[in-house]
Amino acid sequence: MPRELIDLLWRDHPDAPSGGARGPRARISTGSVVEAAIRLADADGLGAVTIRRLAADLGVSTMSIYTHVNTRDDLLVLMADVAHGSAAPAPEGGASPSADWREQVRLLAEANLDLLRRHPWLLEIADDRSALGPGTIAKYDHELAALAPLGLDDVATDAALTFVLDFVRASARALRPQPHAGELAASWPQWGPRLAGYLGDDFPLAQRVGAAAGEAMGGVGEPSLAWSFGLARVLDGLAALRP
Amino acid sequence: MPRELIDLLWRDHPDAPSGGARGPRARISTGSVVEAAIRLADADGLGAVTIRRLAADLGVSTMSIYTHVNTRDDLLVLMADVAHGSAAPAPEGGASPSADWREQVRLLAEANLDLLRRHPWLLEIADDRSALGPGTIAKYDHELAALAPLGLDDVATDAALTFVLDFVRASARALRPQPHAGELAASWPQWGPRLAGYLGDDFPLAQRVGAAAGEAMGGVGEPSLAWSFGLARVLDGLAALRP
DNA sequence: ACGTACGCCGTACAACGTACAGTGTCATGA
DNA sequence: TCATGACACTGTACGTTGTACGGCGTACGT
Repeated sequence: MPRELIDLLWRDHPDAPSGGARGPRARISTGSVVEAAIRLADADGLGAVTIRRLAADLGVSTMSIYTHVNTRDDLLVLMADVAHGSAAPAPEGGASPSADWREQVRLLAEANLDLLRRHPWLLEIADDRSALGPGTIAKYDHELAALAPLGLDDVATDAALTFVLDFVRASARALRPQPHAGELAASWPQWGPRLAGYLGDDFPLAQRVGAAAGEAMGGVGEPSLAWSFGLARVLDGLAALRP
Repeated sequence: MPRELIDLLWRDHPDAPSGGARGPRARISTGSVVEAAIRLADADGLGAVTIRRLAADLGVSTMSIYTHVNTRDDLLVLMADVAHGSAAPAPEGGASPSADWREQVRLLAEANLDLLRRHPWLLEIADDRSALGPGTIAKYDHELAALAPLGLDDVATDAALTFVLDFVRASARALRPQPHAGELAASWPQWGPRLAGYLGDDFPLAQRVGAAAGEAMGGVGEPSLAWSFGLARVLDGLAALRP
């Protein structure tokens, strides 16, 4: 059994236990396992992140993975923390701290949307233990700083941050390609008319609005109307807190 | 192979294909499979919804399930649609249509939070094919009606609805017990101090706000400050659309 | 009465996470 | 210098999952 999750999360910290120097030199490390897992998830989805597949990619036997990671669930936490740490920490300090809070929040939202588009598998990881890792904490820290111009107290600032991030998360979820989209598209020629038959004249409101919304989605290629609409709502909602 | 998903979703509709009357009488039905699956998921989580377990609960052999449902993924879609259909359609028509849109939206949000608390497994179902089912469409229809007093056009009404529902979904997700909460609590006595050691004096903002937010959470038992905060933000955000 | 459509079932396979019992290698204390 | 034992790595094996396939018996339509 390797070290505990908390120490694996902080494996790059000078105080982290490094394990004795005895025995053969390790051919792989926790870090390399996590990196390989992220590459795999980026390419083929989280479902492709298999202990066996990981081991094959790293050129070791299946069970060797467990020398560097306790459990698949722990691995997911490590992956999430690394991804969080890779989110650009906002180029602040030098040029433009931009006291305009609306712009700050918009940038924060866009940075997070970008992160979730680069690593869609983050949406599938429910485990909150990554909140203990350095990447996640650093992200939390500089995002709180971005909300500082709002002038809220600590508890409200935290609530505002989760409010914004939850919106981004939901938007990213809607944007990502659905798992069974292909099959649905394939059988739509038959299903569409059949559905129309079932619906008949029921739910006129849903039929009209659904059609309009569907058409707006498949439009000129606007990435998502829901994004701009929702972001404007978020900003206006936060604006109501200002004096 | 049974009927297609679209027909299974609408299995209670008079026009739905019912299958020939030949052969032995069916001992179970698609409906009973879905009901049993929902009972199972409510009791033991979506992970407990196993084809074998389902078959055992219904007193048939494992493979008989596939006579009534194409695939486990399809079953999840059917479950979601039934759950959506069970959401109370808002006691409208008689007494108080309540032209106050804020109250309407609040009721809509609370009804959805209630739904997700009764069936937390809905949060784990990503498949959007349930949007083709009668329960989901009925829910969509009467929720659109609840947003009518906002006076928006069709596309904006749809966007507003997904905005509200996404907020509720994220809140429900935060409220539900985390999968590894037990283990975390168990090892916290060791992990807490070690984390403090790693953090040192870094991330002072995150440490201060995190502590404050954590304390506010574990407070008098307020179900969630994030809920009331977020709901107020949602309402204020929508209010900005009004003339 | 017969044929056949259809519900049900047993077996089997591939893939998964991971427990367990090694095997070999190296820094270290004697 | 040598023996100790910590440690990376590995092969086998178990239990669990979804589901493909083929067979069996029932009961309706002819």
